[in-house]
Amino acid sequence: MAVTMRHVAERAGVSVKTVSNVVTGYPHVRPQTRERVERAIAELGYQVNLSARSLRQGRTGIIGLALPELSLPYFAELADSVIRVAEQHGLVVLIEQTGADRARELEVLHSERRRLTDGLLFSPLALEPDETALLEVGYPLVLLGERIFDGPADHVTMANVEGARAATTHLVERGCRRIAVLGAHEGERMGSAVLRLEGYRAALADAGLPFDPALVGPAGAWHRSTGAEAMARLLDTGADVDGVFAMNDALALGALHTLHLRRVAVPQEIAVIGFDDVDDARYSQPPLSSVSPGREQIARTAVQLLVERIAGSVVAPRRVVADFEVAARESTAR
Amino acid sequence: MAVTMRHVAERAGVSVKTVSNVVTGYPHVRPQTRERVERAIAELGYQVNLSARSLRQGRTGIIGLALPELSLPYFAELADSVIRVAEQHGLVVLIEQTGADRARELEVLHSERRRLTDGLLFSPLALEPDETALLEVGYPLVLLGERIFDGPADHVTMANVEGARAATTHLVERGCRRIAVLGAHEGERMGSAVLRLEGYRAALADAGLPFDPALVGPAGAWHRSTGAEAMARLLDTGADVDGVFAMNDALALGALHTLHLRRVAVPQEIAVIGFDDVDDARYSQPPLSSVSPGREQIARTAVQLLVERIAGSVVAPRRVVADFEVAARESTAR
DNA sequence: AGAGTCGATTACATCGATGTACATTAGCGG
DNA sequence: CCGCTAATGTACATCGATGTAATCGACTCT
Repeated sequence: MAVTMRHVAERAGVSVKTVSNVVTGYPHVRPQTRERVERAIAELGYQVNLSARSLRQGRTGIIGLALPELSLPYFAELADSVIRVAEQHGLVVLIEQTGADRARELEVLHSERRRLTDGLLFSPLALEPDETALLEVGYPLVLLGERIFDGPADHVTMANVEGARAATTHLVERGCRRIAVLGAHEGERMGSAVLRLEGYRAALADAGLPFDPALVGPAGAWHRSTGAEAMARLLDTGADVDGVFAMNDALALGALHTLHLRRVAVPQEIAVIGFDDVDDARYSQPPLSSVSPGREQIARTAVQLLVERIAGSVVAPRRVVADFEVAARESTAR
Repeated sequence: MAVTMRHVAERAGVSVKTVSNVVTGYPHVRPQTRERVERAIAELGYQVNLSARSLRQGRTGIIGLALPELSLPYFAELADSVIRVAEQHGLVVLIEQTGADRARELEVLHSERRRLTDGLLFSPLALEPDETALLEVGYPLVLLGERIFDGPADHVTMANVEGARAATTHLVERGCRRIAVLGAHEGERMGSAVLRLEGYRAALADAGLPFDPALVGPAGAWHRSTGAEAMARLLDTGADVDGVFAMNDALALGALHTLHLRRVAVPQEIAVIGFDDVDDARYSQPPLSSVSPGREQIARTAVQLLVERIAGSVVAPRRVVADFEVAARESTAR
């Protein structure tokens, strides 16, 4: 059925190895031999069998990307970027969804499928920072998104604390004094929620504003619906609020939704800023201010680190924090 | 470095083949032998080398999913569904982005990477329907999304014409008489744009309403920004409009954006309905009515068809049209 | 002209798992 | 107890490409 190197070799009247040499670009092949082989390849429509090559070389050219859910815009956009960057390195991307579930995250880390990928980009949500031992895997691993201290793996993270601080300060600068925060995770000790809360508190401190627990709106999943609900709960408590920092854009967009329903003017009565700067933020009503965490840069860096790990050229774990900026739009224009 | 079957075999005191038999679940293995092997596997942390297995069996357990762009919510959600369904079949998914570019679409169809996947789910945007010859590929292929007549491949499509017709009728039923359509592709002969326009015209005809070319808003890419622009252009022409059928939700959300800016009341002055029923539609302001094309069903069916093709159990190309329904929300409530 | 080089090519082993063919043992009816 | 089938396991070839070592010329150098 399939055309193999042997067929090409016979057709071109050379050995199989010579065909291999031509295919892989080995320099010492006489031009006329090379041409003969190339003609045979074209005529037969030969393509290398990547399984065989993988077996022989111990590499597959595939990297894994494990993330919570593709239907979350931030991760979809991240995946988009990762795929593009990987392609520039001649790699393809196999995506696995963990649903932010601890068991699935562990499964992904140790699955048989890891034997199929040269390395893994992993965006953990459920694993706790003191579980770094679980990250002692026997293959190239680069973590995305959170800050995990002293782990054995490379790590590319967005500036969670600083970004949140900048977002909150942005609200302060626009005159907000009673700033709520949406998306807190109560029991957690690490992860974006904790870090962004930390940044929020730091900004309040910078401005000499008190931290008021009544202004903290918890939300387990960071979806629009939970953002809408958290905002509603907050308004229902009668809390006096003039600014909202939502820990991601989905939450912020959900909050905008609630504010719209309740006829609260944004940004006049309450200013809103999000985090992630997903494409949608630009098109909400009003357009949403947000912290742009450098998604492209994260993807580029992460793939780069992984490629270096795969090549085996590094030993010590590395941390990279991507640059961020505050994208100011109408939702905080006052 | 890596543990192979030989190591396991030595440890368990059996032949390599027996280990293989245990691993693959061959029934005629004495329980005590099986147990010995399993213990050895556990102790050594053995995992099969999938490259070797692929080489031997001619299957990789990977399917490809080629789509325009992951950052478009519809495709992100589709990919999400496909990955989930594929997992139930023991398959993993390799995603490739074509950017709706003709050259890239061809590249994806004939790339070397196809030797790495057992089959391909392909959502073409740029290929024209008379190019079905290009789909004569030597591997299992299932097309998603559009209607291509007489192609040699299986095909799962949403009810473009009927869905668009139902959406437009939905507007008519709510009293709209001057219904604009957004997202037309002028030169095209096939593809969603043409089909949805066809459905739109059919609904007008059903209602005895005239078709007015002035109410057709072209938009190349189906993004929020183009939707916003198309809506703005339409309003600028001074066209008298009381309803908008947008060919997808992104366009519709963009249109809502423009209408909001222009202080046009939705749905009172202009009712708006979209297509795709992405998650966001539920959370826009006002919540967007949309045609829900049965994404889950499409993913499920497509993977099912592909699996059957891979098994080689079918010959004739099959067409499946997924069920749809109109999700009525505030943007058309009047 | 003979030794020594370098370039081009080949034969062969190998990566790790699995299908095939066969050997051995066990179980069972007669 | 013999003979036969079924269960259990083994040896070996094989999937397709590539690394290694060896071969064969042609060419340079002295």
